[in-house]
Amino acid sequence: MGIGTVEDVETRELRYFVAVAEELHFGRAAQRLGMAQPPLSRAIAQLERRLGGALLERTSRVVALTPAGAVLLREGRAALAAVEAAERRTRRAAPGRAEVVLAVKAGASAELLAELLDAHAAEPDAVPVEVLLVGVGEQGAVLRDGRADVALLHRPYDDLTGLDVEELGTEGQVAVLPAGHALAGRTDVVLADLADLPGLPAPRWSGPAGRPDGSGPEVRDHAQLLQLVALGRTFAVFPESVRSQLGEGLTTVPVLDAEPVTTVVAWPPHSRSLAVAGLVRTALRL
Amino acid sequence: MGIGTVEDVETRELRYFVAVAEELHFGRAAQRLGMAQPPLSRAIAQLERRLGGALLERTSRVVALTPAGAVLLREGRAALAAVEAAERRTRRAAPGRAEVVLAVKAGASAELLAELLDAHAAEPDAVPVEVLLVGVGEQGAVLRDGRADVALLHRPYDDLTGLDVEELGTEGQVAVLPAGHALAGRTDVVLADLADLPGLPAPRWSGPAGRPDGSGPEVRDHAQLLQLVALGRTFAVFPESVRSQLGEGLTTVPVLDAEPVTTVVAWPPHSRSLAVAGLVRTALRL
DNA sequence: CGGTACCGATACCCACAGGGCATCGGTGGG
DNA sequence: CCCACCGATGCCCTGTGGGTATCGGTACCG
Repeated sequence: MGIGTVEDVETRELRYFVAVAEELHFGRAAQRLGMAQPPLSRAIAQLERRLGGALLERTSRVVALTPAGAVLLREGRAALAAVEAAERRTRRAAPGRAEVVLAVKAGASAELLAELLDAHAAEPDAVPVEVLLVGVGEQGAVLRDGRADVALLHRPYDDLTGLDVEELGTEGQVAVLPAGHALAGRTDVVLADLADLPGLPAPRWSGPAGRPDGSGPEVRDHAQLLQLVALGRTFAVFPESVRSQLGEGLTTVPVLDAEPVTTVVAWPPHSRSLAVAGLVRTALRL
Repeated sequence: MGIGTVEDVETRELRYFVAVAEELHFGRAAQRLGMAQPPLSRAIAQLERRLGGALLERTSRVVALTPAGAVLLREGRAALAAVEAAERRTRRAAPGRAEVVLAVKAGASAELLAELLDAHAAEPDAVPVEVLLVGVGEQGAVLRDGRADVALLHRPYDDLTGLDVEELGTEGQVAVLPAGHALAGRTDVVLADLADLPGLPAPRWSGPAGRPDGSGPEVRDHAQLLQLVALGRTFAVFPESVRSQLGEGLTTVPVLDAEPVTTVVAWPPHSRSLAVAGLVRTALRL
């Protein structure tokens, strides 16, 4: 607005800075960026002039972030993510592609998901919905980086920061066990009963951390986990609704002291498109 | 990642596109951007090639957004805001400047604010906090564009989309009236009593809309509004805690059917700096 | 129905910003 | 003390972003 708007920060400069700030080494950063080191040094220097302060402390032996640099690393990453999300969402808006991508943890909320898709398809203004199955913990990422528009996720397990959310329902949790297991006959258990079961180690979630990790086999999503339970290699603690999708050979036992799980529908704060709003409204009516 | 990463979108291109999409006119957009029309046309064409689809429908008489263009307008604005926020926050991180800026509606939550600042100053790791007084409805904007790091705001009045939030407390609302007013002696009132009071029109909030607008004098913030009430020009409906900051000549009467107001502390989702976290923690202990 | 005013696209040209290569200067380790 | 490492500097070049002139299509008006 007006004369003298010094000149704005370009995403290229942000990418350069983030690379250097992550590597803390101009040479390696330049290599990662596919360019030579001198222009990178100059670009950073120019960015520092433009922002009116040092971002990096260089002794010719070591590179470190200044406080301002630490701020720009955090904020710059977020800004770059926003730009990339904009790009992806625009690409996805090409004619002929599904208007809405719904991200769901593979193997979770199967019943709810089916209901939701049916209800949505029955709507008069129904737009095609693409379902994207992701691993546990990737939900937020996929939503934030523009690969999906809406997601079903679960409190308190999934990270909801920066997302807009509506609650769909809360349920208790049950242990999923091989039918023949010693605990399978119990009317209920507590978490302590499940810790260190002989021959039945807790599963370990791959991908971004966040939930308590066991020592057993590594799994990416609920579908994999259920399969491993059926094979007698581990157990699982899932929301009650998992019962509807269990085959032969698996039993469930209520876990009295497990936190209740709330299923929520979430979307990135700007993506208030009509299509997303419609899907959310449908979900809330279930 | 790897070879063939076609080339990324620059913020300059986003600014160009947003200008054209808002003006729906290449000439005016170019003028607004301080450049000539031809390079602008080319830049948009290049952006369309890069994103693999038309963003604008041009007949030589009228320019309109395609669906993809509408998406990019929404998402691009958000991305640009993120970049500008990154820039502002980095500038603010220069040594010697306050580490945390707390945005508060002028005239609101005075007591809570004082308590919070006192409590925070008493902390061992206390960093200087700058208080930014803003008009009603500007809270979110100020947080999102990087001028502030934390804000006190009020549900359900303020828009919390895209912000991370912790609740601080809920209170009922009272009507603030000139002491001599007819209703001032009542033990309680309902909202209907306040509608269309002879000679006492409801105030009108300037700035971004959102709350019910009256026909009376226009005000920017709570402080202005209280002043006008004292002058007998309007009335106000405020959270109970306003009582502590009323001078002579003003009375309060509980409003039975007014929605309770929840005061929350909010911050942008990435700005998880230690300083912000500390302030939030202090607020939660009050 | 022809003229004209308007608007985005095209053609052409220039300047400079961004990138490469060679080298310097400071610093810590052997 | 020398060498290896690393970021900064100097210098050159190319690509692209921007400017001016003009085209081509369309709607409006006399």
